[in-house]
Amino acid sequence: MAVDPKLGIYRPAVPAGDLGARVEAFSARCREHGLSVTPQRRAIMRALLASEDHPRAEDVYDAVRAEHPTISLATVHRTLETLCQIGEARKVTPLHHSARYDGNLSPHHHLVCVGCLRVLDVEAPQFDELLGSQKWLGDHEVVGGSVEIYVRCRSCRQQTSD
Amino acid sequence: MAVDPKLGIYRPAVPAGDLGARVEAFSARCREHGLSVTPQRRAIMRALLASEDHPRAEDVYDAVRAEHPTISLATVHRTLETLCQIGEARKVTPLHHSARYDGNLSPHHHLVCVGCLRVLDVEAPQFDELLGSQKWLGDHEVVGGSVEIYVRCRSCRQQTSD
DNA sequence: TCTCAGGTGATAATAGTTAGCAAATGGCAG
DNA sequence: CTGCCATTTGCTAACTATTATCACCTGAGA
Ligand SMILES: [Mn+2]
Ligand SMILES: [Mn+2]
Ligand SMILES: [Zn+2]
Ligand SMILES: [Zn+2]
Repeated sequence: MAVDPKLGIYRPAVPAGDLGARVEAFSARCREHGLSVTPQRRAIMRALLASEDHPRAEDVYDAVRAEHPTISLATVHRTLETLCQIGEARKVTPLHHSARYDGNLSPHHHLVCVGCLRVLDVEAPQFDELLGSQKWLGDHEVVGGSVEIYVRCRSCRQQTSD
Repeated sequence: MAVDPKLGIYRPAVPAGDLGARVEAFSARCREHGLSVTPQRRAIMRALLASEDHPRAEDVYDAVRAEHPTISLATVHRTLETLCQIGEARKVTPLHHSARYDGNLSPHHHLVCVGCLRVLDVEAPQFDELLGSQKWLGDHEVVGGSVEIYVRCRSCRQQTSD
């Protein structure tokens, strides 16, 4: 999406389709997990899915307040954590700052601009192959992995003398 | 070190040698960067190099206080950030918590236990090859990358029913 | 030895997140 | 359709990690 085509071994990670349907499917999975489907949860999930941008809790809060002016930031934090617990979102925290949340559950990795800390999705099948090629490392059970590629985006390159 | 031998495509990342000499070399590089060599900086660098454990600022603080009882936590934070700026340390922040610092500058990656959040070094030359194989991704200039492999360590596996 | 830019300790301020709790409500038994 | 109650929410205070401020101190060069 925001990434150019000539990526060599990498390729942009494309987010999935219809938003309304995705929120609906989410609601169903909430019930499967024994969680109530509340307007707040729908709204937060919708905002997360709609975002291209790995938003922080506060970003989601701002987005959701348009429709739910009385929602609290604490609820957003709580809900995002809940989403991660039930596998509806993942937490990404590049280079240490506030947590970023990702509604894109397709297997993918991230480009992180070391200047502006923007996070972009990227697929890298060769990495996935390596990551998935071993279920154990000594007595450590492998449960996942992620690759962060640090980059300087065009606009950040222009600002620094270097 | 803390990792078993049968790692397949991975191998443990071994930290370097003599501590006193490393602190001495560090002092020299401080001067090259125009930084004063203070007892606090030496002590913090020594503590970081001595640690096998990707310590938090507070951990370094605790270690250093043995010799420098009056050092302040703020100085430790400041100094660790300075070390990162001049390339004497790197900051690692897996799964979002407080920042972890790493005195091991050899190229390596990390195993992160999703249970206890312990961080272990690991080398993965095949990843490095992939990471290094492209200097540009579209109009993003690649400046680095890192792989985090999420694992469950033996002790964390025992504690959860699953 | 003198000087002072840069470094430090103490402390306050800030940002992000989590905890505690009373009020509200989703989902279900009747 | 109720009415119930375990969950969830909003509000708020607390907490943790980090950064800013500032007066004092000190490493390092003159
Ligand atoms: Mn993503
Ligand atoms: Mn390391
Ligand atoms: Zn940028
Ligand atoms: Zn563990």
